[in-house]
Amino acid sequence: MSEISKTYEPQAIEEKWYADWLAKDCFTADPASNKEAYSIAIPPPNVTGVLTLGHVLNNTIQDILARRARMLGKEVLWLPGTDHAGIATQNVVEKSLRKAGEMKHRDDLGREKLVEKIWQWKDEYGGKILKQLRALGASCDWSRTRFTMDPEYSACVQRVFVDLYKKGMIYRGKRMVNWCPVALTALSDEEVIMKPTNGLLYYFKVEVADVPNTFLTIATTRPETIPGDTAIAVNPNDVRYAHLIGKFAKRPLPLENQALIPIVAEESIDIAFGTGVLKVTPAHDKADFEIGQRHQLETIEVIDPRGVMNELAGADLAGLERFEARKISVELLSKLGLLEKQEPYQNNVGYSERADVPIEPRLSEQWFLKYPSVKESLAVVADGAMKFYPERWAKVYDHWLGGIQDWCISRQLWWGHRIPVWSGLMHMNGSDLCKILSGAIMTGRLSGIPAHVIDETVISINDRRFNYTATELKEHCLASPDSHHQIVVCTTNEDFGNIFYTIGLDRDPDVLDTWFSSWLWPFATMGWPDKTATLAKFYPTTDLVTGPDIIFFWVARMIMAGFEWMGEMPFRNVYFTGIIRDKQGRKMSKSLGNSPDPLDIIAKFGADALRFGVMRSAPLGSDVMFDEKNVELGRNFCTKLWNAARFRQMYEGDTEGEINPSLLTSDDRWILLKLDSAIREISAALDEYRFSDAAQALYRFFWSEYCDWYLEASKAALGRVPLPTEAPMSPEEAAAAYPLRANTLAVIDFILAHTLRLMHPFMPFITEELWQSLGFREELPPDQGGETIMFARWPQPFDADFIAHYDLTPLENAAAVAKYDTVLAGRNLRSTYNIPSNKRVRFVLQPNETLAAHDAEVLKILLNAESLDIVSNYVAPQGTPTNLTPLGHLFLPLEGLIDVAAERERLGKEITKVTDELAKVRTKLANPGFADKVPAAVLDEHRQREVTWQEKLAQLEKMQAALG
RNA sequence: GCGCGGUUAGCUCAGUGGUAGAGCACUACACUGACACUGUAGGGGUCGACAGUUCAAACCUGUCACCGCGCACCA
Repeated sequence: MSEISKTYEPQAIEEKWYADWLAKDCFTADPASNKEAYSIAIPPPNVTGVLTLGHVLNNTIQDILARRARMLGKEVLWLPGTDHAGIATQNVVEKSLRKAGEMKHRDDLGREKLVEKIWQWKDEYGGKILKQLRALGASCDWSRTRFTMDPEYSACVQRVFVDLYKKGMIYRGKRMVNWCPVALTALSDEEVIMKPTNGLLYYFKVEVADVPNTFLTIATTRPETIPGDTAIAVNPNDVRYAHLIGKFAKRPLPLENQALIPIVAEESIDIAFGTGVLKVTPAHDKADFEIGQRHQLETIEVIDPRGVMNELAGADLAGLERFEARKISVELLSKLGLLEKQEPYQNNVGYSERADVPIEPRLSEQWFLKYPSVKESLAVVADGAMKFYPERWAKVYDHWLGGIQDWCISRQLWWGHRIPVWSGLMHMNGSDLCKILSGAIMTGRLSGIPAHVIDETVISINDRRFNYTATELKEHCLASPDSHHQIVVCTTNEDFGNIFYTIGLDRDPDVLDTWFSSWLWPFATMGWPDKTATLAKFYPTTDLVTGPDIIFFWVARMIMAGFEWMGEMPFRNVYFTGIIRDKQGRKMSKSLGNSPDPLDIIAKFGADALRFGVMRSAPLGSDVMFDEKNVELGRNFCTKLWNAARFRQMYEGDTEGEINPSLLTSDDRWILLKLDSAIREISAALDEYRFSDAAQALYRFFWSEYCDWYLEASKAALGRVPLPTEAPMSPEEAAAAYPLRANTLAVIDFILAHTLRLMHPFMPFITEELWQSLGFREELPPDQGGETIMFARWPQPFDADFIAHYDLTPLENAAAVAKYDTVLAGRNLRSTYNIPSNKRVRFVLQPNETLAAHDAEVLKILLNAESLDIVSNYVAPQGTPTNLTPLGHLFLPLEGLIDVAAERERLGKEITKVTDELAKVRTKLANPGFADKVPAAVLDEHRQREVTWQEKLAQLEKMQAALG
């Protein structure tokens, strides 16, 4: 036991204990342990990221889960790491390079140099966020920190690509994709955000050829794409236009090429929308592309990848940015006299998630993936083998998974896992071939390989199981001369497996979508594809804690990957956090400046305060309104705990040992029973991921029950400690003066030792500090709290033996409750009569039954009474304020200060209240059918209630009459 | 358009049929020996609206309104 300082200074103890935990290797997971496994793979933050309140929420939850699992005796792996986050990271580094004047455009550096720069940047600044997590107290196994572009991890990504390719699930194709004109890359459907956008709907007419004076009016939001129109579509059931199907109309733009385009029949046209006539631009609209396919329409691309009009858009538009071109094309239509009108119109436009500009649907050659293991992934959630918290996300998951389209996995970026596909003609000798081919996918035609080389070379195709000689390979290729034919080639040499070389052939320039690597996170971080001890012990992971915003991006895909390569779900439970908002309910954002730096908050209030404050206000399933007030509350709670520990330390002696049942007071029994309830409540809440409920229960138990009632009551048993100016008492003297003191200290120690454990997952630092300084570790085995509270056993509800031994019956509980109710009644009197709370006054109790001396002393202390006289035949002066309490009549004699009018008013108020309640319960009882239909217990309870109110009313009326 | 949440005290939220709750904020009193980052007491709600079921509805059912989110989408 060491002395607890007067004030709680979180900064010093936080650093000290984190270092201590590291030194003691507390976070390192041992796969050889025979303890039950508990594991979490951290949602890897962006390697360029810095800690936000979102991370605080997410990682505090994970830390609570991990720390509690350790205390429950489990072997815990919380695996940390970072994500390379392709687009985001490349953007960040490019921006900093431009700022530093090192380049204007990425092409100035070139691919190799830029990627090198990003690596340098990553080495220098990356992973900062992991260091920040330490300030929060995160108990991650840092020895296993992973990065999604670690060589081993990259090998996993490549292996998975090859595997899917071989299964026929990855293919290359020229398709309509979501193109980001800023990032200059294709995006997946999930990276497109639909936003209601205010624009204009333009109505213009086109002339139908060969039908004199016939025009069709078309409504469009994108007139700039008119030069790319290759048809006009109408619904064949539309009587207005059916006769025109098969004829041609004159496309107004570009002016120099007003081509005739066919009028085609399309059932999908909504007759009621606009004019019922649709312009078809197969090159720049997904739906139009499909129409184009059905009618074999020409595809004319008029917008380039940057979103700038090209020559095919015509001289008037070429070189203009797409929105500028929209204005000009409207002017052109107007000049031609073809523009009928334009009206304000709101429609949903797809925006690039990253760049926040409208997506340009664009035809391009990309790699696509047919999602694997969809059936298993649906089933595992549907049948409850994997649980979502809150459960409602299961429906969202189900819905998405039920309607997914192939995933566009290629990105036109430089930072990321490069697609392991080489293509071209091969001209090289056998040994180079062997090197080049390992783990790669070859596309293109194999030819020109000198025969003598081939014959000497053994190449395997379709994994290592099938070894073909090069001759066979040649035959295989010649049998499929299609230039798009694709084969998979691996080396037979195990050493070359999945290591790739880039010499000789043209490698696909694209990289893979970041999520194509993140979806392997739960097992690729554990050494897959090797059958490691870590995987065997810790896969599947137990819990995943993440935001619902990445349920499709990450969660669903991880589940599919888990089934596809591990044959099993990647985690058993998924906890979806809410989104952190400011107190006005707005999302945290840099531009709003409403996003405080968690490290500043930690510096100001301490990590434990931040953790507790956030968790207390983060109910399962709803967003978190962040308010610094909550952190203040957490800080206050820490201070309260600190001071309660100091109070314990005022009294001499270490832990007092076993509690003696024969010396227990009703207060002792009451707080022990409250502790038992708290243990049950907190454990149940944590089992169900109701963190805020657990935090509130902790707060209530410790503050409202332990400090406000028990500690105050315990002062009766503990007595006072001599002031420094007074002569100190010897232990013998103290024991004689306060015979209950030692036992009360034992109860206090019992409560504190349990409370610190219950608090530890939420507030690791302060609980460790107090665990140590109060000496609770001293008699415990090293692995059960003797070294650190981290491994102290999680409190269990009291068992039958314990309850019997200490006679913890609800009856005993009632005795304390009666006492406290009496105190409340007395304090109420005191405040009603404006007695200053520091003024010691005399109370008189006319008791129902004999009151034990100790209980009388407790009452006296809690009432801050000068004296509490127990007088069974007390005759109060007329008008003496009194309250009916469970222990009898409590009087507050005011000796000449009696304010009869005030007392009458107070009683009047009371009587009104009681009369109301009595009327309520009588109405219910008088209700015909109530007595017949209601369960007996409820009926009894109501009758009892009626009697109680009635008695109370009679008493009050008597008291009022006594006032005269 | 389809689906999912939500609507309870000034604020943030508990409360799955039987006497409406917590924290914060507010008011009053008190710097008493663990704690003013405190203690004590108090005020404050026709539980979004309407209808139904029931002896009894914040709670169950239906309809509607408003807020938030997801999916789809008509140019």
